[in-house]
Amino acid sequence: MSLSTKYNPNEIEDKWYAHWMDKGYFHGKVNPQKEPYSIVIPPPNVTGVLHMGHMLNNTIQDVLIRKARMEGKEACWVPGTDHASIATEAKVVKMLREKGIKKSDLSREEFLTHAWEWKEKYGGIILEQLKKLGASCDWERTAFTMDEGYHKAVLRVFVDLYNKGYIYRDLRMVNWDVEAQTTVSNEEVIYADQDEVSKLYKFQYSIKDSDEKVIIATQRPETILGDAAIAVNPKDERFQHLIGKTALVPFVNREIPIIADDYVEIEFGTGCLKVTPAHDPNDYEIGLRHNLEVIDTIGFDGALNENCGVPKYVGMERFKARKVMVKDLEEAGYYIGFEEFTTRIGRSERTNTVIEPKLSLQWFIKMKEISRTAHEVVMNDEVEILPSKFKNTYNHWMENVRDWCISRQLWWGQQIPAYFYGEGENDFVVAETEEEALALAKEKSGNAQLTANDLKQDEDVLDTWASSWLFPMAVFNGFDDSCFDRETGKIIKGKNAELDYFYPTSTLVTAPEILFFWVARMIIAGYEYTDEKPFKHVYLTGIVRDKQRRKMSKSLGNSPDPVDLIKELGADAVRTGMLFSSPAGNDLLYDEKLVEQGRNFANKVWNAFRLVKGWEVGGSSNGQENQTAVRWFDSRFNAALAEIEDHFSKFRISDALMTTYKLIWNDFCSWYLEMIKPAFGEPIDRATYEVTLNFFEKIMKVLHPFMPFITEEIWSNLRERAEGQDIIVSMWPIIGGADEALNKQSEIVFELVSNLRNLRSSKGISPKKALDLAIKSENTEAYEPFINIIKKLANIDQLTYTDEKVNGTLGFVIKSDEFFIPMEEGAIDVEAEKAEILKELEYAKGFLNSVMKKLSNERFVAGAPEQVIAKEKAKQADAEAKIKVLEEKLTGLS
RNA sequence: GGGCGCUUAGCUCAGUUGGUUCAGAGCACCUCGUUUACACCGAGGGGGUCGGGGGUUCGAAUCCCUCAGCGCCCA
Repeated sequence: MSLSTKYNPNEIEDKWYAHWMDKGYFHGKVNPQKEPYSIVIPPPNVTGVLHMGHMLNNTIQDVLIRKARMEGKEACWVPGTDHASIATEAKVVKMLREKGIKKSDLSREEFLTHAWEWKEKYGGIILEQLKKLGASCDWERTAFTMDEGYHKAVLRVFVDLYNKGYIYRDLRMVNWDVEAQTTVSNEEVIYADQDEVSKLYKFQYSIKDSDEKVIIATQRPETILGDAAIAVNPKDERFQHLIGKTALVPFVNREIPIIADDYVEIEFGTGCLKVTPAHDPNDYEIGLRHNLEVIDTIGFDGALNENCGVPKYVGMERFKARKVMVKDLEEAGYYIGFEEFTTRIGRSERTNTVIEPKLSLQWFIKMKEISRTAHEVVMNDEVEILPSKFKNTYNHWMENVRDWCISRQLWWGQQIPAYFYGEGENDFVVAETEEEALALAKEKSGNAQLTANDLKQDEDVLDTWASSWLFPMAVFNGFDDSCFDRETGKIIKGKNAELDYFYPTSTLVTAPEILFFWVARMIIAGYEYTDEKPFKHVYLTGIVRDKQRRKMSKSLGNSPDPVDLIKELGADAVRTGMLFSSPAGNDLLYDEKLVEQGRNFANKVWNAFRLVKGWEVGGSSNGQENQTAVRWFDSRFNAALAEIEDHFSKFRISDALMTTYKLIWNDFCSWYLEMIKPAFGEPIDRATYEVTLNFFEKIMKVLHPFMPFITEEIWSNLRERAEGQDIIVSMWPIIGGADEALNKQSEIVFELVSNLRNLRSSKGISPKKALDLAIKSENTEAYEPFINIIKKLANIDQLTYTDEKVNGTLGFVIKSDEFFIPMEEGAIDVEAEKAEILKELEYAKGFLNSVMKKLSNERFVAGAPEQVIAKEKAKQADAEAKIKVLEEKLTGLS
């Protein structure tokens, strides 16, 4: 077999992915013989394409799921997408516009037809991309939050929560996106990274029955006509005398009270705040406290309406109105001036339009009571958030949880199942189907003559998160008639085998930015419907940033295309590259170097494979050297595996990878293979060869979750494999014993070899020139098993033991053993040697000194634990022995 | 403004309950090397008074206080 010196991932990745799919390895089935291990994917936005954050996130999930599969668990990773109301609708609207079609010209049904077409065409891209990454998702279970069953589940939950009294409809100050014509949640309002500079205008209002004026400051002059009061701080002595008086709104001369409220900051602006309850959340609160009139002067289109009372401004867009009104106010003598100040202006995440706070009738979920359990279980680690620092954040959010506005003024999504049968605000019923709604409506209205035509369904759809919060249950059909009890509003155990088996899921891997959007709400829903957590662990990854710590984003253009990267360097390289530097919860500073490191690693593994496969097998055992090597690596492997398991148990995925990386590169390739490598043209003995294949299999297994493709390829070539004997379904290695004595001695041997190499390097002796070595040790038998290894790795010709100092040699000391390397006459620079020994001696004495200082300190001896003292005494003995050897050496030189 | 967190080698980060010369890893860097697995490589090497200051302790990167810088969440 002739193998390329360079590993070429492109040739094999697609082949193996197809093979795994073909074999159905990714599909999880209910299997009582096995422990289940399930993960639900954080469903990417259906409009999305793969970005670096997905790569990191999904690589971690795949690592966990592949390891679980190898551990003999029934692994099931459910993929899917969410319908992303606003984002998708925006895309579809844009697409239609490009075709010359306006959304307003379409009926709801027509629009949805276009939207579904769009979804079918583009909606699956991201999932296809995940396959390139090697994600071993159970594609048979691919879910979409608007699938028929899922859709029903969402409506069912709405009805259920309504019936339980958690859902209500109310007038609330919402974030209105003027362009998208919809409400957006607080989380979807974004603020510029740096505060923006804006103008704070000052205007004087007249006071009724007085010549005095009151000067207010505002950044939104266009809302003046909706003013309902002027507020001052009750402690502000400047304005005490004004409280209770009446001011007049410019232009319209409407009378408004001057009130006292703590909210007003004395220092800010002029100390007088105009209160516009209809257009500012804080003003709205003040309005509630003081029973103020709500005058809504800006419409849903963002233009002033007739409520403003000045015909000139009606229909004028808000920012234009601002300019015009400032000018008019100036001309009318109200204007005092302006100052610049920094502020934060909220914009819609989707359309970048400045958010208009607006009072509107919306649907809400009451959060306080329904979230109580979800709050507790995170606090007591029933659901464990990693890293734990996010517990604080979670706690803070839960303690101050606000009711969740779940309605969106869109068409794409689950239309709210509320049916109006009359004109009154409360003339509606909530039901899963129109038939049920009709029956309820007849009952509630007392009008038996109602027909389906009399019912008008609410126009709005539900927030996407109001569907994705059901994900862990809905993907296993938890809300089907067969297992959902509409009476109690609970999912009944024992009626849905898949849900019973795979739920609660094991681990959720996601980004901290959706801790509240999604994670908290899933926990809430989980307890509401199953009285169970939806997952045991929440692993929060960092955010992928560029080297300048900027978040990677399309708009900045600072993100590589992951698919190109995979093509260029291989999926295994990309996976490991993402993991090399991503401790849990820490942001990952992406650097292509990391992916190159992954590629180099794959290449290293590939070449180790080439080496081993290239060996001719035969001949008899060469005795001790290979046996020692085998014993050593076996022991080393077990120690590393224990460490890897420990890292995994703590979700320290990147540490687990690093341990694996070092085990393979340093221990296996640099030490083990070099130890057993036969001389050129020589065969390797059968026994060693077989054991080496076993080792190779083991390290490939441990590496498989990180680098699935190359490991499967090598695995398939290491030995003849029967059908179905693939590494992906092989058994994860079990930790064996470690040979402590051998490990200890091997450390000394490795140090010896390093010292010998160092000696060559510093003395300019070629590695090709064989040297002799004499060892002076009390304990020579410990070196016996390593004799040939030392000779091989350090190119030693004659290796002997000695009881005496050997003159005319270079040398060094390890612990209390001394090593001599004979040199040709004149090759040794005696003075330089002396200097070096003196330096070492000085260091050793300093060390001894610090140890003695501790040991002679009575309070240390009295206070420190026995172990620590014993260790210090051992250090003392070692140091004293070393000093003795060095001193003897020094006298030998002179 | 309120809350949380961070600061260790050029970079990214480990460092568990204070206790080995505990100051570590990977990458980067420097020197040497084209020896038939691999230059996507090998061998060797340099590099940090653990942000500053103070305190507790026999002993502090680790605990406390304080100052400085940075980040995140909420208002």
